[in-house]
Amino acid sequence: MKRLTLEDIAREAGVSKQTVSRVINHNPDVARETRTRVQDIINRLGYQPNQIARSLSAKRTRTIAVVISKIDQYGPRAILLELDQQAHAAGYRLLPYIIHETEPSDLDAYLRNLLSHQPDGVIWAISNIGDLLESLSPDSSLPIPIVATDINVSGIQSAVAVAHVQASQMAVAHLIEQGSQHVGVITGPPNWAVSRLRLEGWRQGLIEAGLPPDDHQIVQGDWSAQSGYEAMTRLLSQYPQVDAVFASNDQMALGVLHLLYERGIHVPDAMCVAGYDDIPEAAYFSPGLTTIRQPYTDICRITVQTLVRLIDAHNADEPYPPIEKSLLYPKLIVRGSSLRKKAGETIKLETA
Amino acid sequence: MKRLTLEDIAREAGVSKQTVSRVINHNPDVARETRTRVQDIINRLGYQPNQIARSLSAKRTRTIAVVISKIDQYGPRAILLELDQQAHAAGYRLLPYIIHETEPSDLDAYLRNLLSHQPDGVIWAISNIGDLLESLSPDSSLPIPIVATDINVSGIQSAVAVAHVQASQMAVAHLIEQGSQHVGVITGPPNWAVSRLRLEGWRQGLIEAGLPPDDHQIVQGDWSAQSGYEAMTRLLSQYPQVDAVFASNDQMALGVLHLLYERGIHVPDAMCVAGYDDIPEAAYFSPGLTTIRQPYTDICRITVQTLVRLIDAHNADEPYPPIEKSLLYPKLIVRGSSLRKKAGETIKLETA
DNA sequence: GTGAAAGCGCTAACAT
DNA sequence: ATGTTAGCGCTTTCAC
Repeated sequence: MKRLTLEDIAREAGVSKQTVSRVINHNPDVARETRTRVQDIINRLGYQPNQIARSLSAKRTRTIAVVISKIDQYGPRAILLELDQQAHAAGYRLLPYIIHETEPSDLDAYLRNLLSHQPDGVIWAISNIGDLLESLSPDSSLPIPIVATDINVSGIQSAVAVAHVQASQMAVAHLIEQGSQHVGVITGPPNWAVSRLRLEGWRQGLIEAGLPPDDHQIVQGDWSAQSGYEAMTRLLSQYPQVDAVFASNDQMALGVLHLLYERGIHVPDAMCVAGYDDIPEAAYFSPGLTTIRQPYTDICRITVQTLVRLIDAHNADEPYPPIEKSLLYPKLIVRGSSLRKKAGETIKLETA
Repeated sequence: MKRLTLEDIAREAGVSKQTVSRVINHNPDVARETRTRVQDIINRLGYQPNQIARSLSAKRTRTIAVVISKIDQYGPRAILLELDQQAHAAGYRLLPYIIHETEPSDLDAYLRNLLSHQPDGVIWAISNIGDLLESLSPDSSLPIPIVATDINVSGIQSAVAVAHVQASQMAVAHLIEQGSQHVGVITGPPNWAVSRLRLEGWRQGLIEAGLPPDDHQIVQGDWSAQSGYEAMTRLLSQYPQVDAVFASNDQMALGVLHLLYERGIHVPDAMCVAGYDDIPEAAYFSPGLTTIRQPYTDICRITVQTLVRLIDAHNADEPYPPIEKSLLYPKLIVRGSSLRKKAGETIKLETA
């Protein structure tokens, strides 16, 4: 089965390739009658233009490359899905560059490889190898526009900022408001920017409540449920007074809940637990998990819109328009894992 | 910043474009001395050949299109990740076609669009719209090789088959062996092939044990934890004797656990629960979830290898080699949700 | 071993 | 409104 080309359609319709090309690209300079005749033939034969040839000739691929970490984490996965939908809506395809290992050994070569597929723009949706970006020589700046999702990466602009610090602070304030006095925290790996921000939110939450934070209240995980389980084990031994935990994502919170279940420590009476992300399963943990819901749809919509605007400017040889940064606020979702029974004699420090 | 081309390198090296092309493609017909000189220049300037131009000229893109459902389900996501790694290892890029809605309205147009990007092959990794494939007129068969992952889709060959029926049967047998007499099942949507297979496994498991299955023991979910919660609610009312549940995936099992937690029905004493998939979180449910682990790595490795072999044959204008089908066995992972403390004395009939 | 010419399937710039 | 002429950057004959 030979593939159809522009020429086949042109021959069949008795016009030149150029006219067919105009029909395909909705160029107005085609007679009404010619257009319908050509279009009919295209439909009848099921012709689809070769995108590779089209890209080479037009010098644009209608493709957006996305650099993202493994999608087994909820955050990256939600972002990839949303970006895919938003990009489609804007007429672009996504070209995912999934980073499987922690870091590519040679980021510069990695980016050159990415560019060799001629994407029209790049979305930087990975936060744990941001520092590496500085290894890019400043003069080798990309020949195409690039934006980051919600992450501050040196040298890459971002159209949105998520108030991670405030959101985490809000969660911690809630734990304290429910009567907790000794709030521990389980962080993600420190090379992820979001880890550092959520930790900072915890710190500020404590300070705000007049409870000085201390290092022995902090344990580190790697985002997985298992690491949450192990981290909680460590926390219980190094900080026995702990009566509430803020886990930096929901998976780790799940590991925490499991350990408490095993040890027979009641949640929330003996221990309040909060997570971060509001994965779809969080409502069905036992008990349901108090957590922070992120505005992924907004993040991705704004990011794609911004990038598309930059691409348009790039194609029109205009200077890039300034990027205005939207500040987005996550939402605290309160569920059973932190709601102490009102009837109980639990201590309340303050009320919001 | 202008992009480098073959010509730039050729000029710099004082050779013709073809020689540079030969160096890039590791063509042996280049003098040792010339090769190193050219290669040095390429490295120094950081030249990467334009993949679009290369694809157009060579008539191959080293790209594999993957048709897959939304990756918010664990199965599709695990498959996408594995395929990505395996494809990379084989020197191919993945071009994911994520189906966001349930079904594309016009599958034929969808496939033509996919083909217009000139992938060298297609992996059909979606099982819920398989029936639609039959709408393809038989003569419009694809001009490139296609294989399915583990799903039997009419018209598409698959290199692996997973023993879903036996695995489900094994899980049910285990529940019965733990003292359950009234095993309910929560199925996925019936348009997914795996739903039907797992249901069949449940049926055979009961028959095998001399327990005739009946329709009122069956409730349907949509893979989500919420649907598992709701399905379990229905199951408890329509089949009050139920003392064990086989959920067709782990998320739904989580919903089940949550409902039982709310109602104070003890797991596993009053109710055994088993899931399917062994998502990384399953071990950290409370209690840990008994489930079926699928051999995703093997599935994807074999699938990619098979497709690459077909692509090679296609490029060499040889007939496709016959596909030998591997049968893979999932593994039963037993955890707390089904392990009754003592066999015998505790067989509670109902609590709700 | 190397180079010149042709062409992949399309779009862009200039015809008419 | 339509056709003609050049490429896009590369690989592929086929010379030498």
